[in-house]
Amino acid sequence: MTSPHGRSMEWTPPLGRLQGLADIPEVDEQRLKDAMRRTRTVAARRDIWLEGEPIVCATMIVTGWACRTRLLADGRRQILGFLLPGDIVGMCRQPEPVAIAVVSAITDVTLCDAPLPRSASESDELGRAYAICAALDEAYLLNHITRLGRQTAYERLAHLMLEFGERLAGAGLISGNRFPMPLTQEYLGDTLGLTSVHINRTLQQLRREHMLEAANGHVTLLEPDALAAITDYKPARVCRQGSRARRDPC
Amino acid sequence: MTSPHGRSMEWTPPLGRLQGLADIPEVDEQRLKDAMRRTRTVAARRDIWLEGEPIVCATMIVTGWACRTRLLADGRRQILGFLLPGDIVGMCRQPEPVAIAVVSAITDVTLCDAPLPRSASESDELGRAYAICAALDEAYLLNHITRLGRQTAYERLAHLMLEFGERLAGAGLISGNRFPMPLTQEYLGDTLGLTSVHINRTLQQLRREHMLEAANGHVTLLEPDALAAITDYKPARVCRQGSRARRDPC
DNA sequence: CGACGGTTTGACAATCATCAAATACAGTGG
DNA sequence: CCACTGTATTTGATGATTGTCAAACCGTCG
Repeated sequence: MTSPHGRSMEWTPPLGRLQGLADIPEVDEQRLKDAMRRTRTVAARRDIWLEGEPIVCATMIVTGWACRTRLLADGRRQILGFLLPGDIVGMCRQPEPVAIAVVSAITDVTLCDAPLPRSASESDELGRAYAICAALDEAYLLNHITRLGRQTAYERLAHLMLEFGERLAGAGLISGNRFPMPLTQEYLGDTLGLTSVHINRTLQQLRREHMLEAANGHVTLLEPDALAAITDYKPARVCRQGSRARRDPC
Repeated sequence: MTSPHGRSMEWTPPLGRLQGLADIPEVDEQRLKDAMRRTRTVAARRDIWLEGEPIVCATMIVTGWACRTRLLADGRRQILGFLLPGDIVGMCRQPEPVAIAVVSAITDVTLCDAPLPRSASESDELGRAYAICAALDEAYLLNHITRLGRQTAYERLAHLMLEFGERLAGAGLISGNRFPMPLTQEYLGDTLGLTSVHINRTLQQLRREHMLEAANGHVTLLEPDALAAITDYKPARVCRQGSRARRDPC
């Protein structure tokens, strides 16, 4: 299994993702690998953090999908964002931080502590990678707001699929426009502010128009360019220098 | 004009806000005041930053209201969040950051450079205040997502007004549940994913039910507790210790 | 085989959008 | 001081998108 990232014999999505964001030196790469050796597991549909719970350590998703959620008093649920392999939650700088939303596992998830950057110095590439992660997180929140506020059901769904494609590409988890997407239609509804029934009908439309295939927890984007044009999708850019050097992980 | 914050003879909303978040020492207070002496002004409806523009320096809102926006290709607009006095934009840690959304002035706005925290050390209270700002920013984004995804027009509007109340209270800009809110119904629509016509009708309902008054760029919350119950509003908490020591700025 | 979670389908209802016009309001210039 | 202009708010009539409810279908697992 040769990897496009060289150097590392044991390549993993989280590592690949962070290496795509910054030029992680050998030392930090080793620390990341060490951290990923001490993982913990959370079963699908279990909570990882509760709202208001003190955050003890920034955590990295190693495998699986998780999400941040809010639950209204009457049971309505809103998914605020997704956490995919290589994503980091709870990287806070304020004292005694608490979780501002529930974090829960969608699939079985393995987690590890995110190693602290060694210094706050300019040359700390791991710190840079974390900073870029944080900026991308924010960009995806803004994407989400735009979808919910100003797009139709059809646009929302297509836009979200493009975002998944982009993010999973960063972790090397996509091949030939096909990627895993282990969400039920209910999850998609709670993400996009729609009912699962309407998600179903909208998905059918996308399939009918040969824009994508979606089945068995996987999505294939058949017409990514057309979808991007329709939904006004733009890849996230948070740095001057393209931010993610690596673009084609194929 | 006696201030609840003591010490400072020349009290201003941004200063008051940051002092409410952390225990800013004399030195940093002076640096903030110095920075606020070198302000620049942006006229209402003018852009402050364009999307993709390099960010040269973190910026603090001194007076006026601004917002972050996204514009879709066909002219649909989504307001992503608001920037009120004491808020900070562009506090990025990644190298060569670029703006990920347009920032534009709603009213005339005065801005200043946000002084850099003196060190990354633990005891840097200004850095702490910035960190809490950042965490609150994120919390407000999550609020926004929940409104857009899972609340009715009525709930969205009421929830947003409660959030404005909370945020302006932090800057000491509210008295007796009345605060400035210089948004046209079109702005509110573009914020809440609704048309200005529907905003109008929803506002009328809130007035009819004596929940709030809204006119002349000001809002009065008549039944804040009832509104909070209806909309499931919870004040933002990002730290263990209540985060904002100061609660009643009256 | 039956139970279960997820998907699909249909009929109907509600929220919110669209379009168009009237009214109110503030600022400007005569 | 008062028309005049432009922007913002308000109102009405109609329609589209999406929600609700209920049932059928489908695959998987014990």
